[in-house]
Amino acid sequence: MLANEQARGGRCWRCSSLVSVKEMVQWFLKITDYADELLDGLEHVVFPENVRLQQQDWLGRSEGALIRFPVVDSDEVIETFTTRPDTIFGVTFVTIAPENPLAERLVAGTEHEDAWRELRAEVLGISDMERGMLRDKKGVFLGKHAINPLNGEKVPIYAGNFVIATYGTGSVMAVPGHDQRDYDFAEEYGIPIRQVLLEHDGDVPADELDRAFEGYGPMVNSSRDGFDGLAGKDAISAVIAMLEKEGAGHGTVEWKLRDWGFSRQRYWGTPIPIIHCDKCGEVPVPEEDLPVELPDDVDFELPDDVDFEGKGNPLARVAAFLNVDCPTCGAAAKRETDTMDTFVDSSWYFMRYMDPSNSDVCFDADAAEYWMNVDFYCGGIEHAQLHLIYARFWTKALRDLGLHSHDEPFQKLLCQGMVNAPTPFCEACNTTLHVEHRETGVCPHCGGPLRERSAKMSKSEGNTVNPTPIVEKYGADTMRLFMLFSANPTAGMDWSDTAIVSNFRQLNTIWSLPAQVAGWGDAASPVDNWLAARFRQRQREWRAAMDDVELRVAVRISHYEFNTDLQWYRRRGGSNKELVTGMLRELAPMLHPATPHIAEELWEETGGEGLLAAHLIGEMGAEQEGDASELAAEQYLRSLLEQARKMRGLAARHLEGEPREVTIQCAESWKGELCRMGMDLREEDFDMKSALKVIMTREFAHDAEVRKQIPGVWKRVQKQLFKWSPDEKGILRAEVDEVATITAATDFLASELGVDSVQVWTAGEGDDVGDKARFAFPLEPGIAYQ
RNA sequence: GCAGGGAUUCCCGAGUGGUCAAAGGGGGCGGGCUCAAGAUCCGCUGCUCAGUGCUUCACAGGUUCGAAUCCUGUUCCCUGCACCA
Repeated sequence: MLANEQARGGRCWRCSSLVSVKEMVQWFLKITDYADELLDGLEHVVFPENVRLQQQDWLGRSEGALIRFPVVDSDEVIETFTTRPDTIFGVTFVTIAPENPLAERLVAGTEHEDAWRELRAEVLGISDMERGMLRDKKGVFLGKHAINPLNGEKVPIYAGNFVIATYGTGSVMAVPGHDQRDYDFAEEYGIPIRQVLLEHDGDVPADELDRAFEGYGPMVNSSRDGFDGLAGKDAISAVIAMLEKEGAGHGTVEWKLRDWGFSRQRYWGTPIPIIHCDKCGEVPVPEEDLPVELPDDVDFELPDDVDFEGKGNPLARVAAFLNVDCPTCGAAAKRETDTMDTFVDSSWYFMRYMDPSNSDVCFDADAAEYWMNVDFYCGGIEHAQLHLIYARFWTKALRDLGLHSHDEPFQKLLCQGMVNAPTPFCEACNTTLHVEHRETGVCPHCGGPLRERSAKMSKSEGNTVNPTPIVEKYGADTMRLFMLFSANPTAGMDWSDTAIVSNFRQLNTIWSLPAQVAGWGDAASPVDNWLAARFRQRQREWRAAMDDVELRVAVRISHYEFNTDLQWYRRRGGSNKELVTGMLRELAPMLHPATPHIAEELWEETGGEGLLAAHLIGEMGAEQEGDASELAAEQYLRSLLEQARKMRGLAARHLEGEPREVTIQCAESWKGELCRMGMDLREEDFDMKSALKVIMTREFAHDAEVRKQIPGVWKRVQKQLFKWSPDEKGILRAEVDEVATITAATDFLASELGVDSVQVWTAGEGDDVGDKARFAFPLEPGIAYQ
């Protein structure tokens, strides 16, 4: 026994066995009573859009009308549900599900009885799911006619294999002019097709239609006054009003959601607390006897004479469990042996967590009041239509029983992506199979060939990766880091562990940091301030990423970026043992969520007190005075180095031998001023075209030589306005002294660029080496090699 | 069929209008260290070039001063629902 949600492609979502249709007496939960609330509640929770859509889809609310078609020469009435009452004048036949009991009553005694029986047998032999896959529309005339209640017209009644008995009323009014499915059917059986809606205002109704028009348009050809010309909602409500006035129907709402059939014929489930008494019927187990516990002396071996098929519940063979006295009359009675779907248990476990050791009640109302609802819930997208609907329903039901006062169980939902791995797949059955079928390479259901396909890792398919060997080889921290670094939480991934070694190396590097630093000196150096500012920046970034559950980004910052920064610090001559040791101690809490073991070690090694896991992470990395300019200057140097290196490669081709000297000419101050003017003007949305006039009035423009260059430079500035990064704009705003910055780092630059000396001045203040002064632009000095 | 999500430089993958020739990782190539290997560090990895250039983000159009990013159409892939009246 499965709920509708638990069948996929005509097979059990767990074990892939074929679903077949059987009549059974079952217990249902009336989840449909909560349909409205389940839909409306989606507005009040923070769910990913696709989950919201999937739930909406599953609930499947449709507004429409119930319309009654009396059967000619009979007391029978066919009730139909439609979302398109505006097409009622186009009804040319009525279709009902073959297994609808009404069909049998109608066809009885007519010549069409045999044909109907055949169709019904065909439909019953397959599940709803497979029925959905049928493309052929088949129907049988039932030998009777129905009367269109609004115009009195007689239309034939058919049984159709595409009508679902359990949706709506199991009967459909067919409008071939405006429903493609009805159109196909009408074509097949030679039924008239009538146009009763125009596609566009003013169209002339066609004599023949080559397809159904399913949109909303003005009514036409109505057989009663007052309807032609009405369109969409107006048309629908006018028809409904008329139906209600004449007692032929009414406006109503249908749902796709069905009641939750939660009986399972299995041992493993919560017993349904009902006792069957011959005299009193179904009697609930008295509250003081709850919960009904499963017997633990169950014989799971089937007796030889029991056929396995259909006799799956071993509970039915435990006499001590089965035989009880009726709580009402005391007569001998039988206990219900069906158990609840295990989704019942997952529907409220989080509430039990709030009061786990309570032995009197499932949970204390005060505890639930205090803790509920769950602030942040993380689960797979596959639960969108199962667990997440059941749990929402259960929460509302418990609320109505007075156990707590919350409407929704989960406030914010994050769906992590699924990790996929190759799995055997049968194309013919459209089913993924357990990896054990790889050996035979043959589908156990149809015997067809299997191919491989990427599918979500799951126990049922066995395509899982056992972490133990990886943990043994690289450690649990590596495993954790690898998984976090592989993909962001909401993205899925195909499993591949080729990159795991690089994560292992990275952890080794982090591991070795304290020992490395221990060999450094105590001397402070000019880059110390930069590293400190950089670290604070990283802390802020990390914190923001964690708050947004951007775990991959967070891990990159904590486990990778810091090391990258440290390497730059070393290249720039930094070697302050005390500074960096303190920083490592601050890094440890950032490492902890992903790689707790190594974080604890680092914490202890760098003088942290107690267990790091016991510390709360507070605010971190508050920006300090001067951080921005510190970062700006260093970034300038970094990009300068990149430019200079690029230039060096080009220069080497033109020089005989390796370059020995580099001359850097920084932009004149007026160019910087021009840049700042450009930024100002842009922020003010000033018209750039007339800006040149304003510029020419500035003091620096009085110099004739400068004046000549201004138009060209201004053009460049305008282009750069869009290209500068916020950091670069910051450097320009801060009026970072390029010459001073470079001068302070000439030794560093010389060694990085492999030259003997670095000379630097503002263009115009020294020789124009290599005619490069003309290239000098703020942030991009002229560079010449000799 | 309907709904949702995709297609990025050798590979994985980030990237929602200028910060982009495009993060990060992998791989490859070169260099430092080393007797050597591993580890590690540095550089290169679209084309052109003593520099402000060119051509790229599935394909074809469009909007914009400016598009990987927005719009339209096309192709292909994935996921969910599947004759819901």
